[in-house]
This record gives sequence, structure tokens and C-alpha cells, in this order.
Amino acid sequence: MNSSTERARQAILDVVAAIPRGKVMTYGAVARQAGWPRHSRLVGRLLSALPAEHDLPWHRVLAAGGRVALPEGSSAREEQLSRLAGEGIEAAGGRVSLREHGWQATVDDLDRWLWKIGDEN
DNA sequence: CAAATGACGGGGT
DNA sequence: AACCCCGCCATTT
Repeated sequence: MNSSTERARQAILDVVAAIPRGKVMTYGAVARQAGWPRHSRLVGRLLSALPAEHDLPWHRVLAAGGRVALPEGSSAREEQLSRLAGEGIEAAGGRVSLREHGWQATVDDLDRWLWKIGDEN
């Protein structure tokens, strides 16, 4: 297995895991945040092949413009819409308002999460 | 090794 | 807004 790709995988999944409830990020934003610009396709590829046991908020990752990428009519899409609705994210017409729910992690946000700082603050 | 394949993105029409 | 087209990238044919 390719080492650099493996590092990218780790970084990308970390970013996805850090997206707060009620917030969303696009594939491109996740890739850039992970330090692998232009790798938006890789983000989608990884999310499409997640291990059976995972607690990643994959439903918070959307295509450019806030569009739900999963195929129309697929059960996976329904699952995503359901999960989004479950946390107050409206996806009318298969589209989420990035202005309302778009999230850009700050360095501090990531550090706080990575080191689990602020748990009792 | 060339071509095809995607949970993609951006610009142009 | 809806398409189309092309660039992008790891994998698979």
C-alpha cells in the first residue's frame, strides 16, 4: 500500500471526524483542510469505502455548493438526508445552505479536538 | 502501459 | 438553474 496515500487517508478522516454536529463541509474543503488540495475525489473515494465499524459523520460531507452527492433514489442518499434532518440541517431540493451550515475549521478547532482540550472548560 | 471509473471542482454557456 | 466540458487523482480494467 502507498504510504503517502495512507497519510492522506488519515488526515482526511480526521477532518471529517471533527465536523461539528449541525455543520457541513464540501469534499474540496475537507481535502484542503486535510492538507491535500485537489484531492476532493479521494475524499469521496474514502467515504465510499468506510470500514463496517465507524462513527464518522460522513453525512456532513457534501459536494460543491452544498449539493447532496449521493445518487437520487439510493438508500444511502435517504440515510444522509435523514441524518442531516436529524441535526436540524435542511436539505430542500437535495441542497444544503453552506451560508448557514458551512463550517471552516480553524487550527485551534482541530488542535482542541486532536488533543481533547477544553473538555472541562 | 492506455483507458476507464468515480460520494469531485470550477468555469463557461 | 441546468448542462457540458475539462482538469484532477488514486484505482481498477
